[in-house]
Amino acid sequence: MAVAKYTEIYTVLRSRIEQGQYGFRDLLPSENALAQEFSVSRNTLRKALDRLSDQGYIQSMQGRGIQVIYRPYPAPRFFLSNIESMAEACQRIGVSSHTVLLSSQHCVISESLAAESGLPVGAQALALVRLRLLNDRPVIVDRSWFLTSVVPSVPDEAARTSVYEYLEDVLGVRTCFSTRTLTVEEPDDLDRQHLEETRAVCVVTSLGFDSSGTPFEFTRSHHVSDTFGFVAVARRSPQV
Amino acid sequence: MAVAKYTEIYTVLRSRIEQGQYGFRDLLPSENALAQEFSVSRNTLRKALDRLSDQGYIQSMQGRGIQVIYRPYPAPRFFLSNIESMAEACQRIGVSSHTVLLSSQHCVISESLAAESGLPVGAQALALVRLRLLNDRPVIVDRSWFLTSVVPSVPDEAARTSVYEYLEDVLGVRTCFSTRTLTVEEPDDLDRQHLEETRAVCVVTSLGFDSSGTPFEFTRSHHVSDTFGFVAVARRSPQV
DNA sequence: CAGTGGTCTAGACCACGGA
DNA sequence: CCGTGGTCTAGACCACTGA
Repeated sequence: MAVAKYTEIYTVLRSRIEQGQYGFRDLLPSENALAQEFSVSRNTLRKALDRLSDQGYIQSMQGRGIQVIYRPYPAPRFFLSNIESMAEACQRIGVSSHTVLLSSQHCVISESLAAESGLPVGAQALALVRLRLLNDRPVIVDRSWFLTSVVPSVPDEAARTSVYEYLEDVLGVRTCFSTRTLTVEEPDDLDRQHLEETRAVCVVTSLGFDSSGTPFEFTRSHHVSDTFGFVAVARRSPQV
Repeated sequence: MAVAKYTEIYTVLRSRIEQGQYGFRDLLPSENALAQEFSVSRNTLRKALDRLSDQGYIQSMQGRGIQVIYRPYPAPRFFLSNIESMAEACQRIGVSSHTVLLSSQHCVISESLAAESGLPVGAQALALVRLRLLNDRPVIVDRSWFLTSVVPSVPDEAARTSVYEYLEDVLGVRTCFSTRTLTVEEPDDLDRQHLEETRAVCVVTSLGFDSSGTPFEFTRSHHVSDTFGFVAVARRSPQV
């Protein structure tokens, strides 16, 4: 199976919602009707709905139906619960992006970095520091560490364009899971130097796992605080 | 069915992980083994695993097994993708909490608030402003709006203890879904007055839907930037 | 090759909502 | 009451991993 049926259905329904065919607070057709439309079992259809619900597009209500709760976001937003490269995010948001490679060097994971990141202490790693310009304005400083056991090296050229593409297309490595934290911190020297930001930076950390479950990549992104935001969806867990 | 089987299983497995019975990077028993242990079908067992995966506890790897990726968080963390009351969060994190009711008044949803929140313009609402003290330190200013059509009023006493409890236990209303955004902003007058914070505040907005799908509650929480953080989990979406 | 997780089906029963 | 979504089963086939 090239693409799972439920992924296909998810994509179709999502675009219907984003394009307003099903508007905010409308009810979707019933599960049975949709299952029939897409010629799948209800279980499979429900899997597509689960994903839409996860991402904040719909809310289902027992006995009543499934409601669209998606509203277009007014400002540029990064998704906290989606893994996408900077290039992908910028394309989605509709801004231009440019990357400056500030440094690239081999190092060893220190005890404190290991504690913060979850990468194994003492492991060989490649440390990249990059400055991101969105719409020609410097807004993000990224510090990344890649285990050399998984990522032996990253050519400077790739670091400037898209490390992501290099990992996926050349090395065949893909971050398919990551745990993230978000805090607000005082800018450090590097931030002050490059971001023209003196008040506070928004710090997103991300520990990335590859498909074999190895935590191989840790990134600390320092965002200027005024331009971008993040979105997430929350659900009340069933009683536990 | 009082509690769904998969919820039960989720709870058991989660506590095993949190208590280290299955440690970071360990593999869980296979799905078949777990399904047998809990005497459920593999589908049901997988539903429990889905939830664990959603919340960043495990990562499953085709052909290999299911790996634990949970690490205890060093600092207090709010979950961005879980709905919990301040009281619940503080209990989980292990800090004391106290609420000061700064104001409580009826109002009408303005055009700008409607645009920001998603609540209907012109609707009658109750506006609460509360200051949260965690461990006796003022760290959060909450501005909340509740549609009076759903929440006619909130006694001051309930606003000081737990609006959440009042909504659920007295009115039978429950926020079961919310869409959230997170930004960093300059503190406003109220923040400066109560938070002793001059640099930046972390702003979390939340539009809450009740079980009938009505967006009935909007909250803007201004957090001081140095004490708390947020966690989320991300997965690479299947190709779409 | 055997065992793992990933997908999918057809059908069942339940709880809830609204007419 | 009927139609809705929520849960659950038993079984099937596939793709992938590692020995």
